Amino acid sequence: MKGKPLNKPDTKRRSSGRITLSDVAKAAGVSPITASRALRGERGVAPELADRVRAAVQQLGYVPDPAARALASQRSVQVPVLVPLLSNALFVDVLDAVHRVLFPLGYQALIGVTHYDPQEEEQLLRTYLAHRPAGLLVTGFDRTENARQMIAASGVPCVHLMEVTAAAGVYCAGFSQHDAGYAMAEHLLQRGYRHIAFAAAQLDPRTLQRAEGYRRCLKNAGVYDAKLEILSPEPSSIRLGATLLEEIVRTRPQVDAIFFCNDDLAQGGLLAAQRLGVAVPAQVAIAGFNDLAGSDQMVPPLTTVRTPRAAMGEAGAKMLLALMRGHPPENNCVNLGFELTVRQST
Amino acid sequence: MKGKPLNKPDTKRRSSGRITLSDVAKAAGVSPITASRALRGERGVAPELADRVRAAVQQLGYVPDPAARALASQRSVQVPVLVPLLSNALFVDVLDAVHRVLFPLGYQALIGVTHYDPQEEEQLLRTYLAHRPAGLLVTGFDRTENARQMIAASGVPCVHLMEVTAAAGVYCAGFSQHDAGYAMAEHLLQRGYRHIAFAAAQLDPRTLQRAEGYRRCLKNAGVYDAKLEILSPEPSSIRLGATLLEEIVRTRPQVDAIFFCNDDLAQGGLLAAQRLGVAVPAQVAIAGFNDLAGSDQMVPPLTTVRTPRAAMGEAGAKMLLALMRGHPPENNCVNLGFELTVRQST
DNA sequence: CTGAAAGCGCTTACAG
DNA sequence: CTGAAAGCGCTTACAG
Repeated sequence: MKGKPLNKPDTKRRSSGRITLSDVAKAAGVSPITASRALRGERGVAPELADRVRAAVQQLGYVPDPAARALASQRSVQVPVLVPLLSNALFVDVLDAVHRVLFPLGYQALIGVTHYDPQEEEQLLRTYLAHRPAGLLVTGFDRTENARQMIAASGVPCVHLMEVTAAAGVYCAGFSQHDAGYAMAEHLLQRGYRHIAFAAAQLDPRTLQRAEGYRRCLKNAGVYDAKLEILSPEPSSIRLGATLLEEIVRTRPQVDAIFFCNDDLAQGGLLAAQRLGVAVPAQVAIAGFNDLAGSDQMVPPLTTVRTPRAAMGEAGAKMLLALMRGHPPENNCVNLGFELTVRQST
Repeated sequence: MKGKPLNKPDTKRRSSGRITLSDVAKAAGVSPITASRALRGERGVAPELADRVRAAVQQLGYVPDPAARALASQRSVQVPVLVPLLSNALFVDVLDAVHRVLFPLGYQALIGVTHYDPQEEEQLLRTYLAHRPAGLLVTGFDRTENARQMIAASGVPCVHLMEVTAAAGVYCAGFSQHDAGYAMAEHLLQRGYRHIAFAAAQLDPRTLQRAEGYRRCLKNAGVYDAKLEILSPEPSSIRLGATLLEEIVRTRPQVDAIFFCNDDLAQGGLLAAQRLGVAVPAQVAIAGFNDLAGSDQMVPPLTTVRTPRAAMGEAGAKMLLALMRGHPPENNCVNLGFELTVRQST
C-alpha cells in the first residue's frame, strides 16, 4: 500500500482537472481517436458512435483544448487581420465583418496594426506566422519582398483586402480604387466644374490610386492642373480637412470643386467652409470618399463614394474559409465595386 | 542497413521542419530545460549559459511555439477584450490602447463583441475561457451571475474597464459615469439653463449612470422634469441625434438645453438644428459626451466631457499585466477622471 | 544552478 | 470503419 491515498487512484502528476477527450471517449465507450474524428465531423465514423460521442460531449460539457489541437495538428484557429490603423472607421468596419464571419465557425480574428509601415508589417508577420495561423488577411498588395516571401513560404492561406488585381494565384476581395477616383472626378466634370482640386492625407497606396484615377480623368478632359493636388502625409482627420480647405480657398481661389480622398477630410472641409462663409456647392463644391458615418447628415449632405467595407470583410473572410478548408474558390479575386453617391454638396 | 536513407538519420515520424527548443539547447550545449529557463528569463541560470542560449536563439532564428507553451504551462498569451461594439469609436480607442500595451510584451488582445447582450457575453466567456487566456478585460460590471462565477472559477486575472467601484477585490480602470453626468448638468445650470433635456440612446448601464447623475443634479436644483428625458433604446448614431433633436424641438418647445449622452448624437443634433434654423446656443444649447472626433470642429464647437479612453485601456492593461505576473497592484481600482470641455455650443 | 523523466491534450500516420 | 502507438514542442515537478 505504501501509504498512497486509496481514493485517488487516477491522480496524475500534473492533472489540470480539465475534462479531456479521453473522458469523452470513455463515457461514449470508444477510443479517443474515434471521439476526435467524430468531433471534427470527419466522415468515416459510424453514425451510432458519433451520436454517442456527441451525447458524451453534451453531458460532460467538454470543450476541446485549442492549444493541444494546434500543437498536434500544426494549425491553430487564429487568423491575423493586418490593417493600417484602428482609428479609421474604414478598417474597423472591415475587421468587424471579418470577425462576424469567422468567430461563429470557431476561428479567432487577431488584430494586427501596421501603422502604414511595411517594416512594421513584416515584423508583425514574423510574429504571427510563428503562431501557425490558420489563415491570413492583409490590406492591399504593397509590402516588403521579405513579407511576401514569408507568407508564401509559410503555406498559410492569405487573402488581400481593399484592392483588386489581375495577377493570377493571388486571392483578393476589394474594388478598384483607381476607378472610384476616376468616377468621382468624372461626376464633378459632368456637374460643370473645371478647377477641381484633389486633397489627400496619409498618402497610402490606395489614396494614391484614387489620385491616379482623378488625374487620368482630368487629363482626358484636358483640365488637369498639377497645382491643384494638395497632398499631405499627415494622418487623415476632420481637423486636417478643415485646414486643407482653408489653405485651398486662400491659395487657389480659382478652385470650384474639391475632391477629398476621405470623408473625414471632406466633413472637416464642409465645416470649415461654413465657418468661412464659403457657400457649398455654390462657391466650392465638396466631395468625399467612403461614405462614413455622418456624411449624409452634413449641411449640405456630402457627395461621396460608398465603398463596400463590410462586403470586403465578409467576402474576404469567406474566401479565406474556403482556402483553409482546402477548397480554392473558383474566382480568386472578388470585385465588390463601389457606388457614386451624389448628394447636395456638389 | 535495411534500405534506410543514410543521410537522414534524424528523420522523425512527423517532423515539421521547425526549429525547436532542443535545437537551440543543442547548439548552446545545454539541456532543453535550461534553455527554456534562460529564454523565459527565469533567474537561477548561470549568466554564461544564458548568453550561450541567447546566441543560439539569434543564430538559429528560433521562435517559441505558443501552442506548445500554452499546452505545457496551461496558460496562453491570449487576452480577450470584451466590448459591446466595434462600431463605437469609444471602444475601438480602448481596444487600441490595450493592444498597444499588451502586444509588445508578447500578449495577444482578442476581440470579443457582446452587442450589449449579457447572454452573448456569457457565451463568449465560455468560449474564451476554454482557450486558457492569460488574462481578461471586460466592460463594466453588469453581467450575468453565471458569467461572474465562470470568471471567478477560472482563476484568470480580470480587469473591468470604463467604470469604477468601491467593491474590494475587484480590479478596474475607469471613471465615474454618474459624476460625469452630474458635472455636465451642473455646467448647464450654471450657464443659466432651466429646461434641460437629457437625450440618450442604447440605454446601456453607463448611459443610465450618466442619466442618474443628470437627474440628481437637476433634482438638487429643483428643476428636474421627467418629461424632458428622451430615452431611445436604438443604437447611438449621428442620424438618431438629428431625429431626437427634431422631436424635442417639436414636442418640448420650452427646452433651452439638451444634454446628449454621446457625441455622435450631439453632432447629429447640432446639424439638425442648423437645418431647422434653430440657433445654438441662443435658442437651444447642446452638449455631448466623450469628445469624439469632429466635436471640436462642429459649428459651433461642441461642449462635451472628455473621457479617458486611451488612458483606461492603458491603465487596465497595465494592471492586468501586473496581475498576470503575480504582482497584485496596490490600488485595485484606478479612477482616471474626466474633463468637462466647454466650447461654444452651450 | 542543472537535468532526465513525465506530462499537457490533442491528432497523425500506420495498421488492421 | 476503428484503434494502439507515437509524437507535436514545450514546461512542471522532482532530484541532485
